[in-house]
Amino acid sequence: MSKYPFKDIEARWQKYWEENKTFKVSEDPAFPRDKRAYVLDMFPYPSGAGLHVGHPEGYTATDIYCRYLRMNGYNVLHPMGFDSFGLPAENYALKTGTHPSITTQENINNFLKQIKSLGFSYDWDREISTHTSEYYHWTQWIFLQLYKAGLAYESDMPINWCPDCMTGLANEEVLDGRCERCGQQVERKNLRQWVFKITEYADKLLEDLDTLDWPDSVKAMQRNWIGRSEGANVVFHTEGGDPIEVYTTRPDTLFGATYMVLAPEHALVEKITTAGQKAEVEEYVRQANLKSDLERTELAKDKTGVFTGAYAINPLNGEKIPVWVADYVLISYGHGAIMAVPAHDERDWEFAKKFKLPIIEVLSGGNVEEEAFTGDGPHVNSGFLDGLGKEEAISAVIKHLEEKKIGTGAVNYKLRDWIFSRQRYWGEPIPLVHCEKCGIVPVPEDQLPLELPPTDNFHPSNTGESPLANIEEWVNCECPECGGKGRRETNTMPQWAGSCWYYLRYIDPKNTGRFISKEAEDYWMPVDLYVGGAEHAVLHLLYSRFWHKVLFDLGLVKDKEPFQRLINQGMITSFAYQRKDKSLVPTDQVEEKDDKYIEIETGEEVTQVIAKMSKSLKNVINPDDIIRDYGSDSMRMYEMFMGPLQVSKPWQTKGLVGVNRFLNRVWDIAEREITDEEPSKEMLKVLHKTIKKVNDDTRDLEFNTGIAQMMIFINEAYKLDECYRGLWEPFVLLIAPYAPHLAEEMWRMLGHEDTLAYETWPEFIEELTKDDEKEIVVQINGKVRCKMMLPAGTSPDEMKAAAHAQEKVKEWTDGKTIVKEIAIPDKLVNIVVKG
RNA sequence: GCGAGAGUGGUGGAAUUGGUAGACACGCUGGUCUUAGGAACCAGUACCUUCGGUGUAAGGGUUCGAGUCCCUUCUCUCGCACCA
Repeated sequence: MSKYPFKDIEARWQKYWEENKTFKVSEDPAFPRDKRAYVLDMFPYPSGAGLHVGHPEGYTATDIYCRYLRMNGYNVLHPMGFDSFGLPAENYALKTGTHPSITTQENINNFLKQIKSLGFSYDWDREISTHTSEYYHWTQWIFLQLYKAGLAYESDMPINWCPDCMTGLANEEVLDGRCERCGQQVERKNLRQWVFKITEYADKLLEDLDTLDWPDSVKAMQRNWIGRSEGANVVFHTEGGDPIEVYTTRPDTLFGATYMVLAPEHALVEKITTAGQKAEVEEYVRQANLKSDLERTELAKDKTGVFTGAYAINPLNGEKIPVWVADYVLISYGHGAIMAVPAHDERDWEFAKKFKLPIIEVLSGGNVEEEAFTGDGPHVNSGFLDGLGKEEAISAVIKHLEEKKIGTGAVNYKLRDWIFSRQRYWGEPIPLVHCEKCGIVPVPEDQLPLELPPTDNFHPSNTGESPLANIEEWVNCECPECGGKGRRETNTMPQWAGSCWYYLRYIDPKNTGRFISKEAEDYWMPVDLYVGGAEHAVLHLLYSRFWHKVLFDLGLVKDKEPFQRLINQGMITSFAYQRKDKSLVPTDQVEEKDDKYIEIETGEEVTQVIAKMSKSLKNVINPDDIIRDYGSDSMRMYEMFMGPLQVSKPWQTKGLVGVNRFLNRVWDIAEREITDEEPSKEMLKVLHKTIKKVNDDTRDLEFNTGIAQMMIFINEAYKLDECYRGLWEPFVLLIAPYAPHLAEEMWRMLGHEDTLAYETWPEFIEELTKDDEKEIVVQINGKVRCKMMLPAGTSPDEMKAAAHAQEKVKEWTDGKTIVKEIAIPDKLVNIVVKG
């Protein structure tokens, strides 16, 4: 059998769809609300490396779903675009002098070619790129709305600085003390920053998670990141009268506070330190400043600290307790100071043990000499709290604190404000002007977009300012308010800015007068299904939710949440080989011999393991090669056949060959003589079972099992000599979302003139999916002993009777007492015997 | 440590949610056709020595019946991690 001519077929239909704008979509009022769907892919960053096999996975899934919806009478918005601001293009420019706009456009063109070669049904008239001024006009406009709402402020706080990327980072962009993008250790650096008050939205961001159909893991990560806790603020005073405010989730343990700790950066450290302790404290603070975040968290499990010489008074019992400085207290959380209750907090317990500080039990139930007791129990040594449990005591003590005006109930978050400015060139200019007289003045909205000035000097200035600071004619401007001397903001926006609202712009991408029209937004929003990688669980998804909520509060959009349903596609991994010492061997240095994997150089046996695709392991699959050798329909189907969409799974080119073989068989049938004769009853049954299964599985995004059912159908249809129209027309429509090029070609072979993209999805006839006879399992004591064929719907009594007529049953029940008999219609009979 | 999820043949994975474990595919074995095939087609393929028995990470429980429900343990993946 010859290979089917996928090259011709795929090129022809891609051209047809493009020329006929087959998938162009409009806000057609004829579709009722429940027949409109917005299905969105996370748009890619157009990197120089091109598409990897992970991209087509999610894109194919949504494409299949969209094609399915269209054939079921839906009006489907399915757009694609590019997240095209970002550091790699700028770093490349630094190296080569090629302007980022040039490399970016080249990369976009390459991505477009690659994406289009997979035959996705995007409405390309809605394509956007975030780096174009038509787009970032409105990114800047939205920034101004946030600014005018009082949600953006300037700050001089120390921030995370990546020396490699030469820019500040948001807290979310730092992982284990390293830059999320390049892995370089981040440093602390004092820089003027623009910051968004995302913390004002902490509660809304938390609460509304409950309304979303998202994976639990993503919701959990966001909850964890927001990190809401309830407790109390309590004010202590030093003997010298300086107030030290602390936040605690356990105000009930106040009587057990035996010392206090300030973070090394705390403003009071210098003031309260006594002369005798001064040298020691200063040295400790200096050392703490030198340590990276990584060293202060990961490596510093061993507690360190220094006594300030100062004492504070416990406001509840008047006890005098020492004040220490230690870097296990973080300046960025709460007030940067704590009351330490070693008896009931593990960290404080460790510290107290090390520095021989007193441990006073105030809640019984554990042995506080052995370890901190964090459980519940009756309070002791706690004055008016004695006898109360944890929750009651917390309420009681907060009431007491508030009455005495020495503290209040309080809520705290781990979430911190979003550091929004970047000290680089290739991003949206922040549309603000610094005026000597008027202060900070927004660029008037009618002057947007504020275009990124052309330059060939992309070097960041050493002052921590962006390269824009070097472009005199751009930086110096008139103040929009007073006409006096102004200087433009030289920071640019982070890459997240463009992706914060791109899903909105798709709705009305050509609108020059407004970011989107209300009508179009009302027609499509919210996004019904959003598919993308899990790496954006916190960053992109939290930021865009924040922007959307702000736009909602400003009355600019109608929904509180942008993405109703979210699915993370699993990563496509690859096989690699591991030596005994767990080190990995590149794929090209291993050969298979007698079912064993051998490292060629050493002759040692290695084991096959699953690993991420990486250049160093030589196990990267390039989609272009696969499409060239097997066609994009094979590529699409294989990626869906590998396993469930949501889980990670290893690429096996052998598996793809199997899918390609399947499509060749499909083609083989399509080329047979077409007959209008009625197909056999058996074949009709297989067909209708297939329609049912493929319909349900496509609807539920369980593509792997849907494909398996199509294979079952083809295995049967392959045995026939002719191509029965009655079987083939429905089948071609079923496979169309999965292998659209091949399906279009076969549809034409069946004599149809038009694209099948809007044909009616086949319906199954329930009656035809049912078997007349069912195989019934007969069990004795739960073990299968024999099987029998009975008419479907046979009554339990008749089933039991039929079972007893079986030879095997007689053998197994002979001479034994029948205790119980269970019959499940169309399934099984179980006879329980004794003796 | 905390949170989320997962452990099924040689491999990727199925199993209508408590009812025949291993669908479909890869690989492998044998065969057919070929000058040849790393092509195509057909058949077989969980394990064990036969009647039969054993099998879904391990152990226990509920049930006529457990991959599926409950308890205990182990392993792996991902995320967070001195957040007071």
